[in-house]
Amino acid sequence: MATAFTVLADPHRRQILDLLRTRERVVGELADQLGLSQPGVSKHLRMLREAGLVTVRHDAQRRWYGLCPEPLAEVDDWLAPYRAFWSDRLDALERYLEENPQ
Amino acid sequence: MATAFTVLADPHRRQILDLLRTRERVVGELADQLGLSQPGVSKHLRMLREAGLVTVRHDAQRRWYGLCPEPLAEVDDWLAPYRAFWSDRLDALERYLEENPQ
DNA sequence: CAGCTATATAACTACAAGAGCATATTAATG
DNA sequence: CATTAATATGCTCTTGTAGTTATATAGCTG
Repeated sequence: MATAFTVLADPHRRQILDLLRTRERVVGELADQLGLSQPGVSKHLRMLREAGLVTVRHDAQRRWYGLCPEPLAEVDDWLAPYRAFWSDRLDALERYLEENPQ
Repeated sequence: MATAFTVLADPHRRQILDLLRTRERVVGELADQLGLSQPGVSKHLRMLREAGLVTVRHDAQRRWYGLCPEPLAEVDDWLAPYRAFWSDRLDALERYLEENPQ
């Protein structure tokens, strides 16, 4: 099954999420933006659906895809303990720059 | 080439990073912890090396692997604009709970 | 209801991933 | 210098991924 982590591994899927961040989109529009075939996009969207990262709103033949960012929290949570590391190093850099002006 | 995103797609690699977060480890220890063959672990470590997520310290035949978390910043940065979404929804939930006590 | 539009699914291709086993490499040690 | 220890690399197998084209499905519209 697709997890948030595996979904993010593909650049096209990240791009789709980025596009949905501003507003809902129909499949054809996404295909244009990505420069991908419509079926190609539909497959990515299926994976995004299965991972719970997008929702679909039916409107005649059109399918409006919208962002559902909650599953990304899993990634954010996993990342949390690592943030301390690079902020520590940035702190160290700051201290160094303070102690060694110019 | 392996990016931080593709590295994180595999649970074993995430587990390796989690183990390295506390301290350096040699390959054999990682293999034990993951319940994976030594060559299997070495291959994951190679990918982690190529993505710049770990460093190696040679000590006779032993290789001490250490965490190098900087490339994770890319993931964190990508995630940043999404954080607003779920904190917004949490805020909405908070407001709801405040306005509807019990 | 014929034809058009929008999307999904199927079938196929090419290639990469993850795992295992066997083997090569490198360093220490008797 | 033969042996042992620790790790890396190669080969093979199976499975999954990302993309394509062709086709099916569903809903308008004249």
